[in-house]
Amino acid sequence: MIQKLSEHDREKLQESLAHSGQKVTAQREIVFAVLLAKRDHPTVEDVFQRARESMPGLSLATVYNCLETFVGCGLVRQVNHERESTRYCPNLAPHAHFRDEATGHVHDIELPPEIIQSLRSILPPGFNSETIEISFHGRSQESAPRSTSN
Amino acid sequence: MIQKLSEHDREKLQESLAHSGQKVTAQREIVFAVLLAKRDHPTVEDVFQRARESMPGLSLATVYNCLETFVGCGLVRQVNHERESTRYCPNLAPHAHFRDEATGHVHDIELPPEIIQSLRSILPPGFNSETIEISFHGRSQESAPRSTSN
DNA sequence: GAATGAGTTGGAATGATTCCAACTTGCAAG
DNA sequence: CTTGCAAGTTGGAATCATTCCAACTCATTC
Repeated sequence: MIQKLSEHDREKLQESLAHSGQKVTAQREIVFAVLLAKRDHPTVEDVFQRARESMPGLSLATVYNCLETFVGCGLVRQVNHERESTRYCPNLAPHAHFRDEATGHVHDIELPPEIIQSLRSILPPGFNSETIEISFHGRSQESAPRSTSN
Repeated sequence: MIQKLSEHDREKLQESLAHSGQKVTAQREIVFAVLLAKRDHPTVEDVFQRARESMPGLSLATVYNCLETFVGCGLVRQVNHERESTRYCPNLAPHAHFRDEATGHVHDIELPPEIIQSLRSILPPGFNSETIEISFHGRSQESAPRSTSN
C-alpha cells in the first residue's frame, strides 16, 4: 500500500500540473506517489499493479494518461531500453542509466556537469541538442552474493 | 535498385557470417547491400521496400531474420529511439546518434575515445559496462535553407 | 537421388501502446 | 440548487512493430 504524498511532493505535483493547465486528481496523486515510493524504474504495468492496491478501480488507460501527463510537465522521465516496455523515473537530476543485463534492473548513474559539457562539445556546428540520453549496458555486482566477511 | 556488394563487402559479410556458423544467401547479400547503399538508418520496413526492388519475392520475415543475424554477428548496430521502429546502422566505428526532431533523421556523431574513457570512469565500482549508448535529441540545420550568400 | 539442415516464407499470434466513445466529476453561471 | 461545461477517467477495441510457427525450398552430403 502506497503512502500518501508528503505536503512537499503534493505541492510539486500541483505546481507542475498547474503550470501546464492541469489539475491534481486522486488518480494522479496515487500514480505520482507510486513513482516516488519505489524508485526502481517501474513499467506502466508495475505502476498499475502498485497503484491498484490503493485504488482498485484505477484503469490501465489512466495510468498511461497520468504518466504521459507527468512526462509532459517535466515531473518524470521516460527510460527506454531497446524495445522493452517503457519505464518511468522521478529522478530529475541529470543522470545516465545503467542496465544490468543479468537482472534487468536499471540504476541511475550521476552525470557530472563537465561530462555533459564535453559531450555537447563533440556535436558538429549546426547541431543543437536539448537532451542527451546515455545508457550503459553490462553487469553490476548487485546480485552477486556479498562477501560474507562484513 | 541496389548495387551488388563490392568484393570487399561480400568478404566482410562472408567472414562475419562464417564466424558464427552461418552462410551467405542471396537474401542476406541484398539486405546487407541495402544497408550499405544508403546509410540513413532505415527501419525494417525501409529495408524491406528497398530490397524488394531487387528481389520481389523477399519476405518481411526474412528481412527481420537477416537483420537479427547481422546484429548477432556484429555487422550492424540497432538504433532505437523512444518506442519508434528499430533502425539499422552499418557504421561500426564508435559513434553516438543525433536525432533531429524536426525531420526525424538520425545522424552519426563521431565519439572520441577520451569521451568514452571519461564516461566509463563515472561508473561506480562494481559496474562493468560492455556498451554505452549515447543519443542526442534536438534540431540540426540540415533542413534549414542554407545562407544564399555562399 | 534421398536425407539432412539451414534458410525462407506468409500468416497468425503477441504485447505494448493508443484510440475512442461513454461516463464521471467538480465547478461556474444562471 | 441544477444545468452545462470542460477535464479527467474508463474499458474495450484498434494499431503496429515484432515474434512465432509450420510448411516449403534449396544446396550438400552420403
